[in-house]
Amino acid sequence: MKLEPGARTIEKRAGRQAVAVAVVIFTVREGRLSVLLIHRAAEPFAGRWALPGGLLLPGETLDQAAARKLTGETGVSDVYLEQLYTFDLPPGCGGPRAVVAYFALVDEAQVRLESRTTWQPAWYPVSGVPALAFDNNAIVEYALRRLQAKLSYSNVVYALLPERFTLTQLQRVYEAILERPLDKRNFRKRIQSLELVEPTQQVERSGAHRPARLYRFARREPLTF
Amino acid sequence: MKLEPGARTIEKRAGRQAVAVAVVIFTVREGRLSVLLIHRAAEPFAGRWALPGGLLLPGETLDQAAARKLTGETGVSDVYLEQLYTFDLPPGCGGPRAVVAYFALVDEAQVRLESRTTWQPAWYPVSGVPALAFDNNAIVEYALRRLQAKLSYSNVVYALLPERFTLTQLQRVYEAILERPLDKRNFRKRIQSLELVEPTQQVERSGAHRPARLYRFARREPLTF
DNA sequence: CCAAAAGTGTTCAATCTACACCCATGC
DNA sequence: GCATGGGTGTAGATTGAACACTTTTGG
Repeated sequence: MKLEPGARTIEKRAGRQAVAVAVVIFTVREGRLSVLLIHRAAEPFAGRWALPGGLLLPGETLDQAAARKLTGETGVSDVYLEQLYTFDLPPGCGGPRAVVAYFALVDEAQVRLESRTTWQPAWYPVSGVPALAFDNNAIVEYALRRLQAKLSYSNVVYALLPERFTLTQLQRVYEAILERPLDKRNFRKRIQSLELVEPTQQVERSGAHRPARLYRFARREPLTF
Repeated sequence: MKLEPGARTIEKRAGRQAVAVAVVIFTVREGRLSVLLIHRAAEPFAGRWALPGGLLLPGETLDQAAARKLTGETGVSDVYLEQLYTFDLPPGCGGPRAVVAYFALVDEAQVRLESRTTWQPAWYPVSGVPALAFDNNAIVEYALRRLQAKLSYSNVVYALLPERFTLTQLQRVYEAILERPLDKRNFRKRIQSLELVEPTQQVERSGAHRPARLYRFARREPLTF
């Protein structure tokens, strides 16, 4: 974290509050589900990769703190964000007592990574995440399982796609998350029977080899069935 | 909370730690799913019912704190306990910043309620829970939905039943949690196809109108499929 | 002898899975 | 003209839901 004037004061006061948040930010890049990691410059765990996170500011709720971290790293707001689980942190160091982990879904096209001088953010495919600081690898695993499970009963993937998209693009996202290929016809049948998406009048032409119908999500808010 | 010598010291030190736990303790009593509540004698919310809970002790993990609260109220240990969700607490009062909510399943036959002079614990059917202190009603609702969902893919109900039980008893527990009657034959088919239980040689005679086979759970640890 | 709970199968509908070919376009 | 990706239907297997009668015992 960059030390601006006053930052150390906040850090010191907040240290006693003993709650931190961490966010697993997912996107689909080059057909692979990827996670945003930051490279720590400061101790503890200097030189290791870690999830974006940090202490609550005074008066802030947990959700607000997670949203702030998300926006701070990616520049996007108003995307999907869900609380995952709360983990203990090792005692000592006077650091926070627990981390409340969140996961977020963002459309890569809307992301502008902050480039900091002291620590760099970068995307890693979930299947190639390096050893992380704290117990952050466990958090990523947990987030992945939750996301996979949600595909079957929720519309959360809307947050990973642009406003309009083809069914093939949608299928690619499902395949990236589930890490296995899906049958094209069965996929389209299921999606249409769930009525998650609706066709638009527009047609994709650029780069497509055959004109493709564009769809949009019937709702762009989270649905839980 | 009763103030014993030293309690105020702990409270003051722990208040800055800013994390509390709360436990929704479920049991099945008289055919109804019920929750353990305690009657608060002290401010804030004196005279209101609330979930058992409190601050972490120094060096304690979240799970340990929840287990301590559970054992303290019911006398049982080694039962099912699972983290639910972490809620914000309203600011001000210098109290904790967040509550990590848990839910627990106990067999009523093993419970010995503590009877305190300052505050009384009591069982309430989930459908008749009064207005609780803090946002505790939301926690109970959340716990109920989670428990209902878990029935279809987990064996957690083992913690609500004695070692040996009849299939009809098992069905009564499912019905109490789902709050709807189940078809006897379909229920038995599903349970047996999941291989959650195995028959024993023993037979139930007392009170039964026809001798009934006793079953036990194939595993008495949590299984998640 | 009757009330109360235990035990036991079949049918139908809905859902899921596997699977192959033609078409329009860009190059 | 050919490589690339878009689009479409059917048959078989599995799963879930509805539904009724007989047996044994205690009182």
